[in-house]
Amino acid sequence: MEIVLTEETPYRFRIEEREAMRVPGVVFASRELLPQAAGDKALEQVANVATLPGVVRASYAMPDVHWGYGFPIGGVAATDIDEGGVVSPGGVGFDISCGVRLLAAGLTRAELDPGGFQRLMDILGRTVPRGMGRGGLWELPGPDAMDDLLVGGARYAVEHGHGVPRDLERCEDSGALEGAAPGEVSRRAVERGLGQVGSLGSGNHFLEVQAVDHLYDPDAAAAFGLRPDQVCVMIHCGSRGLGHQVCTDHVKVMDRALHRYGIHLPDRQLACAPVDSAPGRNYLGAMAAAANYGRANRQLLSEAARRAFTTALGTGLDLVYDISHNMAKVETHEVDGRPRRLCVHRKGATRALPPGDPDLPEDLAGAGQPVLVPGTMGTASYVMTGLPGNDAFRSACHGAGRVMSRHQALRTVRGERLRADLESKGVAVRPSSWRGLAEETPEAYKDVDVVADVTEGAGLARLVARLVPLGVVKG
DNA sequence: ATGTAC
Repeated sequence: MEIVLTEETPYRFRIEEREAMRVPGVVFASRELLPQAAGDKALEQVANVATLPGVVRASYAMPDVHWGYGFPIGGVAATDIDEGGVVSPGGVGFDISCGVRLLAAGLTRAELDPGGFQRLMDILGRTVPRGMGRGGLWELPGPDAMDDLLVGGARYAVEHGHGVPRDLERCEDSGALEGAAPGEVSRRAVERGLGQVGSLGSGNHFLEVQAVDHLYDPDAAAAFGLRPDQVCVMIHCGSRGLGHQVCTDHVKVMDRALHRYGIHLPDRQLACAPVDSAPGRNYLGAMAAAANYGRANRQLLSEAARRAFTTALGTGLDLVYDISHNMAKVETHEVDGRPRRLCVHRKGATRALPPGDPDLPEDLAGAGQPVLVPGTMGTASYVMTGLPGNDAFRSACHGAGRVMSRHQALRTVRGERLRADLESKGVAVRPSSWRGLAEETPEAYKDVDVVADVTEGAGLARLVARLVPLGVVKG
């Protein structure tokens, strides 16, 4: 399908509804950020998503949108559950509950002496499990413990001594998404997950030591627990082999069941089933379980960071917030004048609740939900907050967004050279592999400063703080 | 993203 974009505002483009599309496509971006690489199918994917049964309002793309499996990464789409709306694993992604967690340390950058920082990076480099396969911080004894973790998420980790109760107040859904169905997670997925709780993985996943560089909104920042020049830790990781296996298993089931529900798709990667059907319910139960695995994973990694901070610097870390940016959630939104029960897919997009939303903890009610926007290696990251009037079902961007393939990135720079460049700019690097490092070169990504500005310009979220990297432990 | 392929 040829894609024709209409500029509605400098930050909002429209793909008119045609052929099999049931709703229009809406792309929040500046001209500069629109996917332009030859062969980039991201906008075609936005249009494809608009053909899904039960889809309402529009198929949305965030400013960091880029090509993904079936749905674009940076895509948001909601379906009406009571009108045959579907759920699609491709609308969540292979890395279910991939997300970001930000912790704030009890010291400022000025109080961080070089020797202490070196000790910190060395301990993190030694103790944070990362890379393909390999072990995790918490080897579970067996499938029964895993079932409990899949239901309890970060809460299960805290109950077993990995964290403090206050952490859960700053986790989306208090650390555990409801409706997890461990029975819908295959034996194979469980086996893959048993030894990986508390591990970064690879690709764009990382644990970064950062410092607050600028506050756009000191009041909101204070509510989040952020102050000028403060040292922070940002963790970006997901549900490892377990989430990947859950996606693989359920895509296969849905692909085979498409004809049973009379679903016709422009792309088989959009495999889906009605939310109100056995395959739909089973997937959502397995997805919630994998989401909880991802949250427990970030909880364990937070504890490793805390131990490193205590040992190296004698200070602790308070959780600012933990968000998932690969999830589907049942939410009620008003569409065409009436509240409707929707299945909101966010793939490479975060929820962005505005101030006063009932789902927010009391101490965040005035400031809104922290929206965590990691940049890429060596670049800034942003903390934003939700705004009222966000028609993309209260969603915002999730990061910089890739513009160059991994293969292409490898041709531009070698890992050894990239590390030397970053170290010379004052960013300590503890890589997992030279190749993995090179694939993550900042050149391969959109400019996160622009993505954050456009996200605000488009009215999706508002800037609160800018963070800059001091040291990165790379997955 | 992913024991980078059933």
